[in-house]
Amino acid sequence: MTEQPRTPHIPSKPSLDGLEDKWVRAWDDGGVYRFDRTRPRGEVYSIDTPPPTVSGSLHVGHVFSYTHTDAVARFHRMRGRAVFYPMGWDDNGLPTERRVQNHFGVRCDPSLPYDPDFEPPAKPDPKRQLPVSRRNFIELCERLTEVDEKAFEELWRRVGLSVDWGQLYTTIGDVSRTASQRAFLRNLARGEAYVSEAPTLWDVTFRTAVAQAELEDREQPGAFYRLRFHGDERPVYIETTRPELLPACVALVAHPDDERYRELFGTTVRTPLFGVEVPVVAHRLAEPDKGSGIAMICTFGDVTDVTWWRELDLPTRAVIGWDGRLAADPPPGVPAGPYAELAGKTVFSAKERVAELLRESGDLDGEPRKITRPVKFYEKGSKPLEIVTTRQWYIRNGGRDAGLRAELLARGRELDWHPGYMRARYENWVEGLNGDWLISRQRFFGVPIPVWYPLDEAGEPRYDEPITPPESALPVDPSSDVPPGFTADQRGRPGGFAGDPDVMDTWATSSLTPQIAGGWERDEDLFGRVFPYDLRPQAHDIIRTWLFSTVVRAHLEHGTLPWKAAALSGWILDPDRKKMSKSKGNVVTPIDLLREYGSDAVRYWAANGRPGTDTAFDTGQIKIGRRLAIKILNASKFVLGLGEVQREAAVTEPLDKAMLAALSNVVREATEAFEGYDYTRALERTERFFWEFCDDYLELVKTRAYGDGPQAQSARAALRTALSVLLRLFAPILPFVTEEVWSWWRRGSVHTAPWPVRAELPPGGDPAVLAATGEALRQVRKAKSEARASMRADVSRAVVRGAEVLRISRPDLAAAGRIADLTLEDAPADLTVDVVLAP
RNA sequence: GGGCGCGUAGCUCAGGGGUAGAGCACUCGCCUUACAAGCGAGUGGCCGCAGGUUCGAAACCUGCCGCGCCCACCA
Repeated sequence: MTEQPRTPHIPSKPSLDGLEDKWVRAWDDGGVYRFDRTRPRGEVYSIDTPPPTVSGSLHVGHVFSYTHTDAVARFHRMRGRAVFYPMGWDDNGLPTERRVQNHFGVRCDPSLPYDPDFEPPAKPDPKRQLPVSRRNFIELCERLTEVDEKAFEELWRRVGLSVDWGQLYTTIGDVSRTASQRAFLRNLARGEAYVSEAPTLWDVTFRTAVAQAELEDREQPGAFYRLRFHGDERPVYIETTRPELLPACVALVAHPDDERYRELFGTTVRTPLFGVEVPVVAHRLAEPDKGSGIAMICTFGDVTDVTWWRELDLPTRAVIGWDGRLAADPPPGVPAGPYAELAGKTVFSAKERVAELLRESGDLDGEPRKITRPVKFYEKGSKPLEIVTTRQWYIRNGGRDAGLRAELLARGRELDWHPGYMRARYENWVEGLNGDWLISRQRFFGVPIPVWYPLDEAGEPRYDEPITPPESALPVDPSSDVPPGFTADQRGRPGGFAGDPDVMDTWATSSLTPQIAGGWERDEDLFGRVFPYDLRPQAHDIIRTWLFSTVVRAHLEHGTLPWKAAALSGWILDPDRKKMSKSKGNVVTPIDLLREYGSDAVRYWAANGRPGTDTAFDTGQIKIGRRLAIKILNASKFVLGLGEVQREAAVTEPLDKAMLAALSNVVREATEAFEGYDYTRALERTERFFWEFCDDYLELVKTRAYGDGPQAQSARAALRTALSVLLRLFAPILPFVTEEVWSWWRRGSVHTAPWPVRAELPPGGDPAVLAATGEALRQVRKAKSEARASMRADVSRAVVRGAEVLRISRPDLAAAGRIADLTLEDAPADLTVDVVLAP
């Protein structure tokens, strides 16, 4: 039995101050949130917690969504489940890479050997970054993020997250690198991972390929240039926003049904400036009402170009290189003379120069027409993406395979979404995939692709015969480790080997958080108890990345969903309803809020954000939460200060039974709400009852409860029962104040006490008794208020009429209203009260 | 262009075929032995617009308007 009574110790002046420090320490010392790994899977509730990025600071948006998860975790813990609630720190990826570079003045150079004695420069020179090996870089990352992670952990503890800190992981640590590489090697062995040389979306600043999931559109100013191509019969005019790609033009394309161009299909025209012959072709994707209805196909201006190029089997004339500049030499078949003007120029200046040249040659028809249009960017990038042909690793995700796509859509339907409509976003995304998942990145910091390539006699890598390490050797770094069967001095030599230089996309690691945290292939006993998880909580904007990629990995590796349910939280918006984010500079620092209002108050505000719904930041709600927490302290002090309840005390009075019956309904509603992840509704129902409990019931029974005898005992017993239930109903949202009050009169933690059930409450109460008596009291108060009298004013006579009056608890109403002569008259009408105040 | 969500009091939002709700704000009262960081009472609404279903619609259906988000092959 968890709920053991003890002699109450009630502070004379209860306060919220200091509760966080006190209980954070007590919970830690008592291991209240420690996962019990002896419990079988059916008794476990496992949560695949999002690992926050540690390259910055947490803001109120984090507190918001993590509080939601914590409330759910606490509910299930009280329901008797062993809650597996780990925390991870995401220290893998570009944000950390940049921070380590700037902080230590180093850069990652995977070709360098590991230096175990390396110490970063005391005074980093930002202009001359010191090259270090990947392993050294990772060690520096771990050193730098350690400070942040301490701060994060402290904040999370203060927020009251019931995380088991013994289950901590990081996304660049050994465990994560091993899991990422192991999963990749298995994908490779099953043919789900493959290498391919193909046109790829490319960020010229970071000089890496990026995946479809990392794109975003941004409105950019541009201009339509109307260009004249030269035909045998007549000129052909096309409109383009990218005249600098003229040397990359391989064809013109129009819709097959377009009368204006039908006669040109199968003929050729010559490009302006360069005079290159290009065919005029037909394709259904050409849109007659765009521009002049005929477009130039370049290799490559956008993804439609790639489609046309592939489906129409056109030649390749690539001009843009990895650095975003036009190549030094013209593509095959393009005369060097005119091209020399453009070689080495950036896209921007090449555009200017081509426009000038076209103007001079008379092939620019009219002046460029300014427009704005959406352009694809890497979400972390600052320049538009280009399309560059490169060799990359892919994992199949249904983007090129209808069968796999159908399986993944079925997984989406199998998943229990909260709120349900979020599934549409998943389906939207899966149905819109236009290629497999590109996982290789041409960066230096991250989890290395764990393969080597044999070099032929000419020293060229044989990409189709990758050498893989045994799983027992993981994690490996192919840039410093030597593949099986080779020696270190064969690196880079003909007949030797070369390590794959790339690292994996950060999502290739994050998509394995269930496996990483759960001990996959590392602690199979643990994994069997937590996987598949019960819950993935996350924000709705990363359904296409984190959620989807995690589903893909689990489907491929385990043939199952990674979790039963996904709970999507909304964003925090600033008061102007803009998304709150660091880059917008509108971030509110959570630690100040927690200090000023207390953690429970901030959690209360967070819990008022419904699942999936964006919520404006509002200190008003926080203040209400603080008021609620203080009210809980005071009401509890009153209830527990009323004196002893005899062991055999029974709840006998109809008003007391009515209150408990109403509470019983609240227990049902709150429980059902929490089962559906609707912590907001659970809180709202509990809170509404609690205020009525304070305002009406407490006032009505106060006088009786102060007295002696069975009626007083009934009131005290009912009050204590209600308090016990209410504290437990509030505990998931307000863990500090509920634990404080619980400690006044109970042993153990409220957070491991059993969630209230209706069977605890006596049957047979009629909630209408409380409703009618409360309504009558309100009307008495109204009369006093209108008379501008004190609530203590004596009433010499009151007559209550109405349909429900016989349910009214007469002595309680008389005492609470200070009514000397109270008459109840049954009448078929709404309840009214005539009040005569004493002179 | 496709999809999803949202339009209810000044603000933030609940409700979801049967009398229009809460908190905040505002107004007026009250030192009341749990709480003045409190308590009591009150003012305030074409429930986005237009049709339809129904005895009855804020709710259900259709269309439209507005806002937000997600997605899209945006020359």
